[in-house]
Amino acid sequence: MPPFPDESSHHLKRLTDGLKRAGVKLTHQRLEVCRELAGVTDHPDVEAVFHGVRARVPTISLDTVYRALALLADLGLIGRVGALQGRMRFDPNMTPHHHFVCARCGAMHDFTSAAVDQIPIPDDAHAFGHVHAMQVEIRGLCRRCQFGQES
Amino acid sequence: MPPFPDESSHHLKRLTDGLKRAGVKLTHQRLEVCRELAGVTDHPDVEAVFHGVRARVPTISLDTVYRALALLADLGLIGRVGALQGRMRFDPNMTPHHHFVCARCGAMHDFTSAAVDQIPIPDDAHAFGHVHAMQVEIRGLCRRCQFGQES
DNA sequence: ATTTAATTAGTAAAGATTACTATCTAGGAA
DNA sequence: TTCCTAGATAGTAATCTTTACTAATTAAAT
Ligand SMILES: [Mn+2]
Ligand SMILES: [Mn+2]
Ligand SMILES: [Zn+2]
Ligand SMILES: [Zn+2]
Repeated sequence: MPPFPDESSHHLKRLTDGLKRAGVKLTHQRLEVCRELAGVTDHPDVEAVFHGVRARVPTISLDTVYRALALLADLGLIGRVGALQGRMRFDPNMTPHHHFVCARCGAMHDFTSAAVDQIPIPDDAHAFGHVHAMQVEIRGLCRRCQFGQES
Repeated sequence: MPPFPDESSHHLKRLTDGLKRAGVKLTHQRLEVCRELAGVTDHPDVEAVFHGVRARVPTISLDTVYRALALLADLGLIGRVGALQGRMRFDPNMTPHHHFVCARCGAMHDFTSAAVDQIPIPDDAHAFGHVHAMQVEIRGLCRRCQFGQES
């Protein structure tokens, strides 16, 4: 056991504790999905999580991954991130942060901004309903796409 | 001819001018898709545009609507808005604004905020690539969903 | 160990988007 | 105006993504 738990096991504990607290069964499959999420720093789609978990649990089904991710998202343990092209993606990072999204390839990068976080929620927004969170999305072209790479 | 062109025809002119400027054919189908977009203030998905246009052009195909919307979005004449559930949606409103999104039903409302628009783009973001625009997304529960309406 | 309700694997179904091709047409040239 | 043709469409098929179904399995409480 390391003197300090590493970042990954911190995240894993947060996820598994959340499942226990929700009173759902902590199955082998759900545990491995959590382990996968705890070990990534990007915004994986279902397919990516499925591939990662299947390396350790070869018999897991795609549907189970869909359900595990939906459960974690519904419990607020991971975030959903709106996809501009194709598949739904998830965000294991629940600390307040914002996104840079490439309009061409869909690459998504995290960044933080105290300046943004200090802005009060506009009054207009409260009129629409109960505000849960405010997030900035910056659209642009990532470095790879900026230079004519066809990949 | 009215003394001042109404809002809708302003939008329509912007869209059709954009298509002409791009050098593509201004077909009857594309014109009607533009007309539909110009007459709407929400964030329709492909199905919604298809239904609206089909009332006037009964033989238009769904694929044509998909292609027309993709073309308009690629030309920067309308916006794409990331869907949290299911279908891709489009935003005919290209003036700078922000969104309130209901996490439950997906309802999306526009709002403007001078305070938000004045924030400089964080330096971290520039490191990821060329920034095109910055937009705020507020997640929450709309009024309908706040009170236990099952619809 | 027994029990049971929740969960899963495997597959089917549904829903959304893209691809294909014969036909048609917008827009330029004659 | 008429003719021509590259580009666009209609109708449909194919692909991709997500959800639904059911018999078998299993976490976890007793
Ligand atoms: Mn993130
Ligand atoms: Mn909008
Ligand atoms: Zn990119
Ligand atoms: Zn709602």
